[in-house]
Amino acid sequence: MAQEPAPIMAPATFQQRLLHWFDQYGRHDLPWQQPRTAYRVWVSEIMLQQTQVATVIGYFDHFMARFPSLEVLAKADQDEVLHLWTGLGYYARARNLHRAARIVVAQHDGEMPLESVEALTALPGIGRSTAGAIIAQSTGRRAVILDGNVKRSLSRLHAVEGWPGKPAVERRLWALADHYTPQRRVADYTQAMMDFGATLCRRSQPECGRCPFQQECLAYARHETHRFPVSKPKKALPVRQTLMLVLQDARGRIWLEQRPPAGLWGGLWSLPQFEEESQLWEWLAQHTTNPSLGSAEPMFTHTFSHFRLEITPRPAECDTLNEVREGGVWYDLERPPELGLAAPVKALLERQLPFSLNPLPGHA
DNA sequence: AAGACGGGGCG
DNA sequence: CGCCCAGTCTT
Repeated sequence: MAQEPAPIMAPATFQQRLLHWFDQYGRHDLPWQQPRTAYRVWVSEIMLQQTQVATVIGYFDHFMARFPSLEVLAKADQDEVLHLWTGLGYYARARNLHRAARIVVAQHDGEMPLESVEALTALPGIGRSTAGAIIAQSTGRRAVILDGNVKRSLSRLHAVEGWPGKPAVERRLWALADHYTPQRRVADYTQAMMDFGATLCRRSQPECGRCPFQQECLAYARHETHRFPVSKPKKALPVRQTLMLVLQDARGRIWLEQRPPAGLWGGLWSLPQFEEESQLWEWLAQHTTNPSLGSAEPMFTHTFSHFRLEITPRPAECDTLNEVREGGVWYDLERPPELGLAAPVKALLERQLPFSLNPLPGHA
């Protein structure tokens, strides 16, 4: 953990090789590179924050056609700004951009405050890396960036241990980024680092065979390019438990109920669920005729993005329901209706169902 | 189906 | 410092 990877080469060597690579393989005709004004670079950097170049280009062109200058943007309605952002995601970026444009007009006489990283980061939506990119790209003054591409490249070259989201790791990466940043050709260097990470030292299947730093790269030497940057520790997912009633009628059909329209499995069809054994019993007693309950089947899990669901199937039988119930259906496995099923329910019905085709104990 | 991505905000 | 959030795209 407490590891301080020293730079693997002198800045001049790194810059020379990177810029040589950039001259041949870099991207030199991106829309925001011509003309390369602070406003255009700013808008492009905000759009690029969570979005790839290929996606951004179309949005950038439309945005510039409608809001060709900072003043026009500042005067626009937020609704219109958001409209042109539709599909890009992370709409707070658009709101911040719009708000910042108004601040620049009101407080900086309509000129982007390019004098320092601090002045830029004071604007909403502009962090340290974005500020560095704007200054380097639009003024050519030396400024350091550390976006995802740079983090990935530097993590690999130096085999930096620890997830870059950790402040200590991020500090180390900033130090490395600063170490390699040149005094001259900074705009090209900045673009080169982003292009290098995006096209050669990419997340999966990096092209190490064509890398100008293959000789020095510590991750490559260890055959561990896949391990860097170290990925975010996945938090232990909260666990919830549920009982799923697999109720068959006299004809062997399964009772399904439709979930509420919004939320988890919204609108899908699922088995009746219960937290407690007693609730399941109560449901059977209240709604079914001549019920009998089988023993619990082995629990299995279904993992969502934000929690893990432990499902215990409870097979049961009944003659019929003792009332007509809205939002439910007897599901005939022989001729399955075309319903949207929750994934684990589908798995249960397809794979695990044979268990409950056996006669249940206690039911003649 | 899961992970990546930059910045902001909170305790 | 640690943690959460927001949307789309990629793998």
